[in-house]
Amino acid sequence: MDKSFLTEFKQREYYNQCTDFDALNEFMSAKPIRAYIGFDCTAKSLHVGSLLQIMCLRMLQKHGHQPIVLLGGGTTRIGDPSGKEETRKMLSDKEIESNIKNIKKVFNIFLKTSNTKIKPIFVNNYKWLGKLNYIKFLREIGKHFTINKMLSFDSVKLRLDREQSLSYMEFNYMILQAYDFLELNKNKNCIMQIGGSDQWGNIVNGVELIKRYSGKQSFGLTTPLITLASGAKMGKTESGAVWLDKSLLSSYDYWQFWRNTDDRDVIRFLKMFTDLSLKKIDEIKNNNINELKILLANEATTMLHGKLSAQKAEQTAKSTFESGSIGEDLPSIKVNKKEIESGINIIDLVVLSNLLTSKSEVRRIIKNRGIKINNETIEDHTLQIFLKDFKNKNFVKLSLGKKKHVIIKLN
RNA sequence: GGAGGGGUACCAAAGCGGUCAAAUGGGGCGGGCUGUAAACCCGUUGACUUCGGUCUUCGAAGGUUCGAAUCCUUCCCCCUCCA
Repeated sequence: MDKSFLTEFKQREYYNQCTDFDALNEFMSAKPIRAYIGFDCTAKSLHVGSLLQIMCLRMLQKHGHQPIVLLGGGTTRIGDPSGKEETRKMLSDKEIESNIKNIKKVFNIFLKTSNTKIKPIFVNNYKWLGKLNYIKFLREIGKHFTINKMLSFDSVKLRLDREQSLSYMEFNYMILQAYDFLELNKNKNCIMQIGGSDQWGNIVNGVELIKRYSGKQSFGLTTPLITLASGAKMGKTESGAVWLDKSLLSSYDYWQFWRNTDDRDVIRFLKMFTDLSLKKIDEIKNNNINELKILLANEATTMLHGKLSAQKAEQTAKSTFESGSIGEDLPSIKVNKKEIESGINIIDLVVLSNLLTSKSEVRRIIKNRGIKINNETIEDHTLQIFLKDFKNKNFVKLSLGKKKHVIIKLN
C-alpha cells in the first residue's frame, strides 16, 4: 500500500476537510480500508451533483480500498435538513425502494464489481434504522448527544435563524446518520465516511459517536461543494437536472452538458471527472480550449454511457453545430401522419415536440426569432406546416435557440 | 400574554382605490457579438387568443365600492421589542 490515495485526492481537488489527515494517511497506507458514502434516495436517479462522490468511491477502488455504498432507505424516510430550506415531501416506502433499485445501477457502471476485494458493498440503513427500539436507542445513543451542541450545527441553526420550521423528525437526522456510521464501523469494519462539505457536521457526529461508544478512531473526509466559475451550483442544463441515467437524460444531452463547461472550469473538471492521468492533463492543459471541452465531454460520457454513445454524441454535435445538418443522436419524436396532413400550426408543432409547453411562450420566442424549422427562422407564428415540409427522409428539424433541437419524424 | 412591523409574480423589492398582469434589480429564456465559453449589448419573462381582446393572479375567506394588490372584518403565518 502507498500513500497515494489522499495525495491524489488532493491533487484532483477533491479535498476539503479531514478529521485527522495524517492519521488517516497512515491508516490508508498500512492496509486497505473500507469507507462509505451515503446517498440520498429521494429521486429516481442521481445527478451530476453526486458525481464527485461517486468519483471518490472509484478512487478508493483504484488504490485498493473497498467502498461501501449506503443507499439510505432509512434516512431518506426522514430527510436531511442540511442545506434545505424546508421540509421535503414525504416519499412512500414503495417509491424509496424503487429509487434505490434504480440508483444502484449507477454504481454498477462507475465501480468495479468483479474484484471481490474492492467491489462495492451495498447497504441499506433501513435494515437497522427500521427496527430501532426507541427507548433503547435513546439510552444507548441519544445520551451521547447534547441538545446544546446539536443546536449549534449549521443544518439546524440556519433553519432556526431563518424563521423556517424544523420538525423534530428532521432534527433527528444527524443522530441517525451518526448511528449509521457506528453501525457500519461495528459490523463492516468501515473506518471512514466521505461526503460533501455540507455533510461535515453529520460526519463529525459519527466520528465522535464511534469514539464515545466504542473508543475507536474513525475518520471523516469531505469534498468541496462544486460551484461553477459563474457562481452557480453545478448540475443544471437547458433541459433540467443532469441525470446519470440514460432514460432521464440522453447521452447526447449528457455530452452537451460537459461540452458547455465554462472555460475556467475545464481543467478542474478534467481532473475531477475523468480518468486522464494528472500528468496527461498537465501536458495538454494549454491545448485549444474547445478541444479540451470535447475531450472532457467524451471522457465523461464514455465513463457513464460507453464509448459508442460518446462517439455518437460527438458526431451529432459536429453535424449540428458545425455543418447545421442533422445528427442521428438528436432527440426525436414521432408524429402521426394524420396530424400533419391537413396542416399544423407551427406553435402547435413546437408544443407537440415538447420543446416548450406554453403557447404564449412559443409566440414570444418566435417574435424574438428563436424558433427555426429546418434551420430557417420562423417569422410568422401563424405559419402552417404541411407534409411537403417534411424533407426527403420524412422528418423536420425543429430548433429552439441554438442548442435545443428535435427531429420530428412521421409515423 | 402586551406593543409594533410584515406576508406581492422564480427570488428580492416597489405599489397602498381606477391609467396594475402589477415599477425596479437579480435569475430565466430568446437575439446580437463570439468559440456550442466568458464579458457586453438588445428583446422578453401569468395563461389562452380569430391579436380586437378574454380568463386567472398580490397569505386565506368574506365584505364595502361602478371599480380593490390597495379600504373594512375574521382567520392563518412570519419578524422585532416588552413580559
